[in-house]
Amino acid sequence: MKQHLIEKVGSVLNLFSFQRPEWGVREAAESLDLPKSTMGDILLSLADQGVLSRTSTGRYRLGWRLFELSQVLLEHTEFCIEARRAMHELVERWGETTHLAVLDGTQVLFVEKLQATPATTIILSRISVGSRFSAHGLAVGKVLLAYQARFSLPTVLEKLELTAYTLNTITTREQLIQELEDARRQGYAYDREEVTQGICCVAAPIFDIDGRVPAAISFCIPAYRFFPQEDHYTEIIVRAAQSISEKLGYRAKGLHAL
Amino acid sequence: MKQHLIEKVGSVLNLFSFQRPEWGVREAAESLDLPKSTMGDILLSLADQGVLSRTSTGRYRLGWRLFELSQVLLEHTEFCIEARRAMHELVERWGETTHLAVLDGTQVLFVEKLQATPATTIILSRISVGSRFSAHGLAVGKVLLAYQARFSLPTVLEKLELTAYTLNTITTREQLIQELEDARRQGYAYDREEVTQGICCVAAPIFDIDGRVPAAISFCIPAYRFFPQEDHYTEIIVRAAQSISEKLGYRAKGLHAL
DNA sequence: GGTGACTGTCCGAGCAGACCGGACATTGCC
DNA sequence: GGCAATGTCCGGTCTGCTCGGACAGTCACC
Repeated sequence: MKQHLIEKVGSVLNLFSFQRPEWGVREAAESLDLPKSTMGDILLSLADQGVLSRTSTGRYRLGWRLFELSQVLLEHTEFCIEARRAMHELVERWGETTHLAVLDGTQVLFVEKLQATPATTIILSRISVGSRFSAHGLAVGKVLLAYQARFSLPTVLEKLELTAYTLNTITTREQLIQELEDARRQGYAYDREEVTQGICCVAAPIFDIDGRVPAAISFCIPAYRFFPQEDHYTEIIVRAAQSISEKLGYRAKGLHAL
Repeated sequence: MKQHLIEKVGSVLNLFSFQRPEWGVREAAESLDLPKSTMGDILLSLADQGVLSRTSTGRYRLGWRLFELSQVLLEHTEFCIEARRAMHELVERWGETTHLAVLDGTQVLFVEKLQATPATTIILSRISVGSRFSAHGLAVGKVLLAYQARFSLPTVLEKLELTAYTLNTITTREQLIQELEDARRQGYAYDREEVTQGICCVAAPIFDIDGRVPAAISFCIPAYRFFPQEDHYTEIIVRAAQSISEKLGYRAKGLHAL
């Protein structure tokens, strides 16, 4: 059975974005094409639960309850803690930006981002913690897809929309499947200016104790620096991911040789 | 009008805690005294919205959607960014643990915690980011309460349960009101071993551009180090809070002298 | 300071859809 | 292979959500 109200709550939460963090009853109602009074009820109930908070003018913002819950989530996501540590080392040692990402549905969600110099900040700012991206263009996306359970992959692939961001973006399913197979065989994946001109990434999978791949880490590097040293960066990120996996209790039965 | 279903959703979310991050349908149903099928519907709908995620065994955990939303929340909470910067400086310079906290209802929620040496970690671990505490014992709690809008304070005070954590905990309303008045007059508040034996805190309010107090920062210091240098620590934290407030655009019309 | 436009809140009748007991499918364990 | 336990599906009942409309509070502009 489908709980329509919860579905509505989902759409309401969708409204609150980086671009638009605050909504009034009428705006929200019009935006979702619901009666004002219905929207008022929903917003008020969500505020009662702490999921939203009310400004002094009676408008609504996201509430601290969400922060609280997200902390519970992170606390129990062991790979976060280990990965953060390893990422710190990577950034300190190599001076390049690293990302930690998970797959949620068909989308990649960035969980952590550590960057070295403020110089590259501008270029990369579109990809930021808490943002979602379609998985097909990103290095982390490919890795995460590649290691999904075989049976669930087809349905995910079907739902993916292969939007083109640059001339290099993968746009056909055949090409994507080919890349995923490569990624799985090799144990890493690339993004060669497929999302942003001039930016490349290498990503490697993080294995948990059950051999699943809940997350992936990546280096994100300007193309001119990346292409001459592809293999070098690949090796670093793969080794880092392996070391995280081992800390999580993964015993390297199938670790891929470089 | 009261949306009972949303209220239920709230209780369901309540279930997922640091201690118990994963729930099956039956357990959750029994725990909230609802029919199994009802609980199944709710959990499934929440998972559809990404608020929960399903494990491979059909049990439920919190979902990444919550993380995503919390990032939107943090991104638009200007004081977080400024406060974090200032807190870094404080920890580096003085080597003491600092907290950033907000008031949500009658409770204090810790938003950020920076600590210097791993040595003190153990003692303070109970107070951790994303946790809630009743406001009456904590230094940050007193500050936040003290600067609440005058009209909303009485209702908050009424709902507060003055549980005693140590022998020093404030347990009477008169005493609390007195301390809040002091805090408002002075511009800071103390916790003298009122939550944990051997731990003291000083907190100061962060003002936003409208002169409201959305958050407070504090030093959290072992008693033996705190008592000899109370005034010193007070001055540091008040100054830090002032500097954050100014960065947020607060013009110091009513800044309290030290 | 009065006036008008706008926004959030309250109300109540009506009916969509949530609720829940019970049957069914699955999984894991003796 | 059988038993126990758990998640899922189904459909009739009746709860409680929905939504138009009225009300109150706020702001802006004469």
